[in-house]
Amino acid sequence: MPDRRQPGQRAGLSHAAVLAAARQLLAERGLEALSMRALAARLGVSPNALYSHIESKTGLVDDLLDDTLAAVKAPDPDVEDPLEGLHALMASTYEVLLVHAELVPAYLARQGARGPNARRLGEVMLALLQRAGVTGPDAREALHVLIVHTIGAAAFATRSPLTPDIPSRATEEDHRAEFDRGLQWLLTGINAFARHEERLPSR
Amino acid sequence: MPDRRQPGQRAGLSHAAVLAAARQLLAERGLEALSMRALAARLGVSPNALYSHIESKTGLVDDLLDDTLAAVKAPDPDVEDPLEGLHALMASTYEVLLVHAELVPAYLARQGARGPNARRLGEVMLALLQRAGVTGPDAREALHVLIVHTIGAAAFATRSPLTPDIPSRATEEDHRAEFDRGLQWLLTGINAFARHEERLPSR
DNA sequence: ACCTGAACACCGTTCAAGT
DNA sequence: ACCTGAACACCGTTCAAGT
Repeated sequence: MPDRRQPGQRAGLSHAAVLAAARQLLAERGLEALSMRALAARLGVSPNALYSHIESKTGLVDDLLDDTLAAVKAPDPDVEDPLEGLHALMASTYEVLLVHAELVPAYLARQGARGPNARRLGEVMLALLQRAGVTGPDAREALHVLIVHTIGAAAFATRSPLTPDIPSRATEEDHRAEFDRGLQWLLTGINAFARHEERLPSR
Repeated sequence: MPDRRQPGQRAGLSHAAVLAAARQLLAERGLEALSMRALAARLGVSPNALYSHIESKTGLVDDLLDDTLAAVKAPDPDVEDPLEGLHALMASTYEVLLVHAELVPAYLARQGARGPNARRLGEVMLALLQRAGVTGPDAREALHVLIVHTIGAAAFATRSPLTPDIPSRATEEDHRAEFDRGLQWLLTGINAFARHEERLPSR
């Protein structure tokens, strides 16, 4: 996408245009290659021009992170078995993270996304946990633990450019099985404790 | 520690001296401040002099990472209840990570340490898992899931310099409780599945 | 409001040369 | 073997100025 403007003509950037170009650059050359200067070059502007549309590089990455979560399929909190719903939600998150594997190191560094999409998924998770008998402080704990497991498993499954030297014979299926297994362990444990507390309501 | 050499005199660096200075810099000013140039300045040498003693910055951080794990208290694999032993080992790892909180982002980026200390802890974990009835591929899965949970929980508990803008009312005790709870959930789930498979040996 | 040129204050790493 | 000077090829961000 070369720059076809005459000298002096406006570039006509926008927040959305910068984000789209960043995603393209990310997909083609990875997180390492996503620099303000490379992004500006791709858009045909000088590096500092980007600061008319984004606050900082960190802000840009945060927006990219939350945007990615828009693709996660959240189950209807009402109709399904809540534990199966949780499994499906986390599995969809895991899959979306793997599709955008170049972003996983950024998720780690930022400890997850924190935009509107992340908030929406968090609310669905809390609703499902409540229906599974996990309430109060336990729910927040379970939420965090499930998120940590999902992002962590995605990071393990990702040959990140930060760690090109780690040998591994594991296939994508192995990693997926490992993620599912861990998720099952967690949900089993969460459920066992929730049912135990039902019998001891005053404790 | 100012540099007290006459011009032309050798600096007398070593791998160990570079590592020690790096740890000091890290403790005083955090991971962001750990640059080759700042490290060289502290040691009174030019930046490129460091490359006579370390392979790269990544290698230096890896050595730092594994060194830190030397402080983890591994239980004797034979004497204890294996599930309690696993809990104790992961808890000790969590505590050591929090003491060196500046390193946690590096653990995330490198997906854990991979030196001799990490290997030693991994072997103890596998032995304990085996005694808890988790063997074969399940054991590797459980190992990874437990490590992901521990490093992830430590990252959540760490106000990293990478994410200074995230507000949180949670105290250190809250995070510790969350880590312990998640660990209990995991071990409960792992144990439940292991006992289930005992009854179905051919499946 | 949007963009440029120039600069500030940095990075990790390599290479030829000196002792 | 160990270290220096100089350089290469980069970073994110700010500031004054132009349209």
